[in-house]
Amino acid sequence: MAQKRQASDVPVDEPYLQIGEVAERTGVTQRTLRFYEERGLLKPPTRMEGGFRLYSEADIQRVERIRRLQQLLGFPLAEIKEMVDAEEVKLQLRAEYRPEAALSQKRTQLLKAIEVTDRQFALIRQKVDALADMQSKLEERLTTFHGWLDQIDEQLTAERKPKAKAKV
Amino acid sequence: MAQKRQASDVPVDEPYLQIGEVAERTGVTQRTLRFYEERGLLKPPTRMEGGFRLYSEADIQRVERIRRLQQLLGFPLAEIKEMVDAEEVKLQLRAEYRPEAALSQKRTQLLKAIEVTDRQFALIRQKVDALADMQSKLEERLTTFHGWLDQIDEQLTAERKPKAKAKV
DNA sequence: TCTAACCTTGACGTTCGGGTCAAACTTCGC
DNA sequence: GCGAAGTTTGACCCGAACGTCAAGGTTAGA
Repeated sequence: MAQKRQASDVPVDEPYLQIGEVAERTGVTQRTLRFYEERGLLKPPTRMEGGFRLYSEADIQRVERIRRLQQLLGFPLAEIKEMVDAEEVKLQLRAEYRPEAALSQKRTQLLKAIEVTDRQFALIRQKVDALADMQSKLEERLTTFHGWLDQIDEQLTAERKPKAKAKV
Repeated sequence: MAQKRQASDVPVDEPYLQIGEVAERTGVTQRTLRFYEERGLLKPPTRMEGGFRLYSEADIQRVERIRRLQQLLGFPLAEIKEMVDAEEVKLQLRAEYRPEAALSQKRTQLLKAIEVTDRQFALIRQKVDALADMQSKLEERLTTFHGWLDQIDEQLTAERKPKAKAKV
């Protein structure tokens, strides 16, 4: 049976989205998309004959990853780029996983991917730890505050109706 | 007995540090310290007769808080300012806690501090959650990778000594 | 009292992460 | 094959968060 392409058969990265669409769906501006391309965060997309950029769903996902990393980590784009590139290495590896090529070479690549991921992981764990620390401190503070509040409220009600013991 | 000031008696905020010292100890530049002052993140410090800025240990701590928030949250300085100011409200409240002033006024202040802290808390929790999510995903990926690695290693050793069963 | 080390303000420069035109070109629907 | 809507590149602009002189004033120690 010949190749009869179905919707579910279309590879995720079949490009068909124009830049406006992508901008709308990802919530970033067209300028930002071109800017990311300029900075190497997005690879140059395929083009129509006229030069219009054509993006794929994979590109959309990439943009979303970039934004999340940006917001969560607050790192400069250069570092974000490294991180997303590292992810790409994974996908790349996964894609090349089947073809019967040099095993030891794959091993090397895999090791590299692991190393990179390890670093990312450590980095994020650091942040999580530090943030969790702040969080617990804030929590503590909040309970303190509520304690004070209760205290004040007690005094206030006591002030309002001083029929019983005047002084505590 | 008259006030006989001892080292441990010196309030933490007795100013005696020049800007260079502070810069060195906090790891930020003098420019940055002046900049923070300009932006209201640091209150104008006391000065020597000649005009030299004199900082206190409390100021150093404040700078450190600012930097931590900056690195952890990646927010603009304006927001960081709000957050540190909110903390200051707490200290302020704590300081004014004893004098017998209008209780209901204190209550109001306290409520505000609680509100602010609540917002901070929610914000940080969001971040922690999102980051924890990323973290677990990365962890997952790592185990996958290690699985693949094992697989490859198996195949490699099998390749190296094909005396037993050639095909699995 | 002199000088090296330190500090002051002011002003201009820089990098990052885009925003905002402008002028020309493409695509698509009718 | 025309016009509206979408896209292209290029260029300039912007706020944030500082860096980097420059020209002078201050302090402390010998």
